[in-house]
Amino acid sequence: MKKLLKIFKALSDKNRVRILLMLTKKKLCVCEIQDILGITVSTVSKHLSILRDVEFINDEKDGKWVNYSLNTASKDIVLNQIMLILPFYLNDDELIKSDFEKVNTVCRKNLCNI
Amino acid sequence: MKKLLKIFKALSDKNRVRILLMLTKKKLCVCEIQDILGITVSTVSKHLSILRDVEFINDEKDGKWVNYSLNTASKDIVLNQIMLILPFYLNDDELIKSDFEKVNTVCRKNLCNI
DNA sequence: TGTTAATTTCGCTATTAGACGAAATGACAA
DNA sequence: TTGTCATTTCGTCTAATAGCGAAATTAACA
Repeated sequence: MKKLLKIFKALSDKNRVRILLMLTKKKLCVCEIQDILGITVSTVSKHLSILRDVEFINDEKDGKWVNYSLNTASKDIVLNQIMLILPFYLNDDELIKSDFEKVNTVCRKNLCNI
Repeated sequence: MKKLLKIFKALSDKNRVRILLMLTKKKLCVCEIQDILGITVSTVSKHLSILRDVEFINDEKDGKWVNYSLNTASKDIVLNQIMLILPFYLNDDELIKSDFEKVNTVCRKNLCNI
């Protein structure tokens, strides 16, 4: 029950749902997600830790970046069903479509002054 | 998106999940649900209005009582999938099993001094 | 019509959650 | 090793939410 409630709480925030949908397109680092959501890095990091806590996403070190990706190996039935339904449900959402466009053009190299 | 977030918010409270599971067994009035949850009637009523708002449940007048039941006619894919998954997921939860026993023995006639 | 009983709404309090900026951490590069 | 940059953690503020009791509402019935 506790786990289930954590899953639903994780899903009950707009920015966290947006992050999950973005990650269906490709792996992203914190600063890329921040650029798309338009909120501070610390807040993004908090959201990511909540999503990671319920095993919706995985993190993976890549130099000084941390890449986040969907956890596609979960055995949790709720997690899996929801990740099947979400894209279907939000296909036509204007905000999500706009996020998808940004995901395609977001460039870590421009964001971070390398 | 707004609707989806409302659905997940509705599901992110323990007592509301308990109510949904109880209603898989039979229709219940507010005072019966109150007796099982052990919280005040006004709080139960609030939870029910939240569940009704996202169309998880229906209300139906029956004399001076209001019977609440699951809405099995929803076309919302998230709602339907979740109601399929919930019982499966919480089958073995001790609290839910205890609620189920109480649902079987709860008696409106004893609760309300008729 | 007036009373009683079930339910809902209202006002309040305590806790939780999201947001921010600043400070701390960790990893690469000079 | 020292500096830089991405990320995380911490402290604080504000908004939202679950809980309660009391008042309002609604429906049956005397």
